[in-house]
Amino acid sequence: MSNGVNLKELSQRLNLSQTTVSRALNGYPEVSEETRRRVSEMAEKLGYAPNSQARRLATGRAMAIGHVIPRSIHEMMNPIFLEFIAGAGETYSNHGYDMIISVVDDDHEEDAYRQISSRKKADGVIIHGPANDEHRHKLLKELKLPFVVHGRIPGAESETSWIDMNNRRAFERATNLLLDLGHTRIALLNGLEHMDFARRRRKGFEEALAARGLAPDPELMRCADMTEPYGCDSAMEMLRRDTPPTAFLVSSMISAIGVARAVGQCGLRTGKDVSIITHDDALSFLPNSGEVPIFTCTRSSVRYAGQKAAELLLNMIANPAAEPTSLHLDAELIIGQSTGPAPA
Amino acid sequence: MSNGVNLKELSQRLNLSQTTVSRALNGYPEVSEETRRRVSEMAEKLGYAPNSQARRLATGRAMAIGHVIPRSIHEMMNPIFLEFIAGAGETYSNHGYDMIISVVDDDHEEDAYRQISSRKKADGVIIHGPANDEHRHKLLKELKLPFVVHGRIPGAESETSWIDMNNRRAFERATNLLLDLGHTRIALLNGLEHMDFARRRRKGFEEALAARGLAPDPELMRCADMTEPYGCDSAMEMLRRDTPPTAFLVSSMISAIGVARAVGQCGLRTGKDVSIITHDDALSFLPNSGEVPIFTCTRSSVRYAGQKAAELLLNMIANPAAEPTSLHLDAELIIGQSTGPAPA
DNA sequence: GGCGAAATCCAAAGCGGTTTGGATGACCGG
DNA sequence: CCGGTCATCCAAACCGCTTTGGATTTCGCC
Repeated sequence: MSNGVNLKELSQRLNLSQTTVSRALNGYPEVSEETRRRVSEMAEKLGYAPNSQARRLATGRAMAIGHVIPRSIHEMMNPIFLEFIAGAGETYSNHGYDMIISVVDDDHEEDAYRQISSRKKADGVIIHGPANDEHRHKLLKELKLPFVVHGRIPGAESETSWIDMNNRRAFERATNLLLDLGHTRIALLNGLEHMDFARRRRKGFEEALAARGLAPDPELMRCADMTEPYGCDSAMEMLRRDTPPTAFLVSSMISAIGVARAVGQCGLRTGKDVSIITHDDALSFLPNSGEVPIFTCTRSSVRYAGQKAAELLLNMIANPAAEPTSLHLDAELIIGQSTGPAPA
Repeated sequence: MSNGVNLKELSQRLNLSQTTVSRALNGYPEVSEETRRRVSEMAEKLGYAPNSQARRLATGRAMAIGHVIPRSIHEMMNPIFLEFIAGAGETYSNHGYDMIISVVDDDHEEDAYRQISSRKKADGVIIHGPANDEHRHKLLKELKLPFVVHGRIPGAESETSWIDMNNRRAFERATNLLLDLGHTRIALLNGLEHMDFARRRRKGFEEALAARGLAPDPELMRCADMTEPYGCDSAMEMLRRDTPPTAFLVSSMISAIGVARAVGQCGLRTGKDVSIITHDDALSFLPNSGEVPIFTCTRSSVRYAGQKAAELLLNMIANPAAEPTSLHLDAELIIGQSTGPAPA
């Protein structure tokens, strides 16, 4: 109950050595069941819990995973990042690991990793939002700091552990759905294309078009931070063209909401006059469920990805010799209210 | 450069004692400038950084702040929480503190705090989302774990340190604005009212009405998690009444976006037929700025609150004897496109 | 009865820092 | 020239745990 007992005191109360008490509590076999019971009871009674710093020092393991987020990335990935964190956090808790998050200036990102390594702050890290010209993995390998990538690093797929959604395929399927509905003027509101995921999505879009002999219209393709106004302003501008798009493929629910707003403001109806498909990360505060979801979407739970990424990383740490492993998740294509046949 | 040097090795390379090296690096006065320089140079050269576990053990300070988030709260406060964290994280980084986040099952929240205390995982914690019948602060006092509340604990305002926005006043002012514009049927889409902030907002709303001799219509008041569909569905249902509201006061941008969607779907125009005021936490992925913001709002940066909360907490830790201090922030009332005179 | 194996338990050495309580030597005024 | 003060630096204790390398006892079995 009352806190503040340490191992020494506890062992004295029990007339046992620290060794035995430690072993009893940590489940080692060389202690009798009777003793183990006595120890557990007394520990419970005195409210003993091992000081984590001391344990970490003694074992040499930090029992913590680091997430470093440069401000810019952070701003960009905001809600998705949180959801991922929530998933990863669950896994960490279940395995007795702590999650430590460092918010750093963009130009101090490398420092942050170096510190984690040299000061032994964490046993591993997760790389968020890999870019097209990614470099963090090289640093981490040099530092011998285990890591898992959320997303993929172009050109380093086989030498790194990662978890990613099949972005290309998701957007290919979404595009095909729109094509099947008769849409030919399809706009793409993508995330920032210096990010790997956005580039893949674009590729999926373009390939689907190409397969039907269509060329993407550069005027109808944008990329930016996935905010609500981005969706609204872009859509508004496009819908006012002489030959407006009849469908939008959007990279995020938030921007899709913006698109829907623009559609409304133009006096058009979503799902009738204009179709929208969005990617849905299954963010908990932006539910897109119900009998018929508001938005037709490609859906992949980023929280789940977080859980899995954490598992991957903890495995790597427990088993350093293992080969890199990866997880490729497929998004579901879910039909909602925001799509319909292209207007005649 | 290469990492892996410890204090002992470093001191041997320098022909100095560990004491002196430690003191040199930590800025103690009893070491000559010449020596300090030599030490710094060698430390830099060998890439020495003190093992944080060892340092923590020796100093008895965890150099970390804990944030425990039960899943339910987490889901509820999602994006706001992240923004707060981002702000706090900046402050922590600047002061050499780590931020550790524990995602726990709702019924393990107390355990989490006890562990932080008994295992000395953090030097302090932040309480998120205080409820009307709050109890966490009692536990923390018992554990002698310094804490700061984001929000206020009813009845414990003077005995705890907190940072809060003036929720009551913000919603009073917002309501007055609507009343001045001639609206009398005003709907309130509040957050969950078992939370302190929501209760205060409701109070502000009701007091403003009462001051003009108006009684709130229970049919036009709701509270729930602040999701987009919540806003849309509630507004849709209300707008279909015989005597629909002409204005909405909404607790979050996300729900306000839902309201706007409903307005559109009913063939009405936001800012003309129906007015909307929302509270705007200044979330980075939901910008509501521009020359004329989309939504008229009461705005208060939750990221800023996070920074300040962290500062408060670090001060408390540095100066344990100090009295509890608090910060009361006022929201700005900003006129955007979503409000106009009540229709005749 | 004696002997090796198995079962228990323990003293002490780390882990890598910080900090206390001097030691050493230089410098200075009387 | 000498005691006293400063300025520097150091050896060793300590933080609280884990873990190595025995020591001791118990026990089965020939």
